[in-house]
Amino acid sequence: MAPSRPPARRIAGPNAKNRAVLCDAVERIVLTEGSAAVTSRRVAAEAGLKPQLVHYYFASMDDLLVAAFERLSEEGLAHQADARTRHNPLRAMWATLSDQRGTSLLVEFVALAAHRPALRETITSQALRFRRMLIEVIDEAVSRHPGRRAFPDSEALAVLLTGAAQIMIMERSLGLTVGHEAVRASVDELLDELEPVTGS
Amino acid sequence: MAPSRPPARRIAGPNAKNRAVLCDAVERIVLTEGSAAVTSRRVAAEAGLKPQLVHYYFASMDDLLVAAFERLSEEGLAHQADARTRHNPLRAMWATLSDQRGTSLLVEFVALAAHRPALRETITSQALRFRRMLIEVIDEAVSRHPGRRAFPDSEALAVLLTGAAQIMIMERSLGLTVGHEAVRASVDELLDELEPVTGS
DNA sequence: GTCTATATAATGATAGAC
DNA sequence: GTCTATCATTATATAGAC
Repeated sequence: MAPSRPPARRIAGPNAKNRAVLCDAVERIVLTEGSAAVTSRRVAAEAGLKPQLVHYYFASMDDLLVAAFERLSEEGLAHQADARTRHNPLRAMWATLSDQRGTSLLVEFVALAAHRPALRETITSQALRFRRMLIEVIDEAVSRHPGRRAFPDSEALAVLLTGAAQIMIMERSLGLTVGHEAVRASVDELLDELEPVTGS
Repeated sequence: MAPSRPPARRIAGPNAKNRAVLCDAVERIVLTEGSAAVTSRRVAAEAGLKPQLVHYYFASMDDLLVAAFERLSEEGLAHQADARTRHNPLRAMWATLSDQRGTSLLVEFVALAAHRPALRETITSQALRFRRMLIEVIDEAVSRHPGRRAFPDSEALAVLLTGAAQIMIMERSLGLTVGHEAVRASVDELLDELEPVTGS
């Protein structure tokens, strides 16, 4: 009944602490050198381990990448859940979207996913979850502020905000920032209206 | 006086037609398999050439990638110049931004640039040029339509439109389309106002 | 349970033959 | 001017020693 896959090489247990060490290393490399730089040797070096150990802790590079992304997903979920409990959930969500680290990692993992089907499903479901939550938060903010002016559709707004944050982060890494300040100002204006700061 | 770099291997002249064939191959691979799949052997196979020939036509993979991107840039520039001559330049620019092929290629080359400094400069200057032109086109459209309603800042709008188009294309490749239709509707509305269709 | 020695294949590149 | 034979290096992965 059990898949009984035959001789199969031995792999560390799921809680071995070097698994986390290797995931850390992946994150650092992805952020500093881009996803293309994530090779078994490079990861091992970054983690201070011998190259072969990568394959002891993870059966394949695919496994390592998926594990690293899943860990990120969990952090992201926790972060979102926290954001919703704040008194200014929309601003908190915008802050999350604007987080250089998280967004850069996401974009890089998306790039990896082009060649690693195993990653695609995880990424898509995580992104979908975030999108849905953002739409809800926007809806709630809009409904709390009955029509002082017409706001764009919530779904559209969610995509727009996500896209704006993402492109600004990508472009900044290239040294291109034309228009970014203006976007931040526009978004701040929108937030001031949708989720006014209650003067202390 | 001339740099006299010493023995240096011999390379094909700049107009050898296989150079174009190889650039074509790069584009196809980037689009179908992602930038990480662009290896010398893979490119050669796609071009129907022997692996070693890649290094006859281009001194290094870096050179090949830069050449491929520069060719794309020139196409892009021609396309933009054309767009500006239309009676509806803003719509034409939005169509360019929404072009799956061009945007996918750009995003993939940006990913490559993380590890290939030679690419970064080319990409940044091209993106900057496009940004500036888009801002101009928006400014012109706005000035032609004196204040029927307040429009967002032109620079902000340029970033927003670029980001929206880009994220929708990236997400579609993952199978995520929540909110996309709403964005298109919003943009269409904006375009109808800024650049009304003159009923034939 | 942890790690090392080793295999196999792929990669970018070069020197030199036609 | 065009292409081939070949290389050094790095990639991922495995079998088996401690």
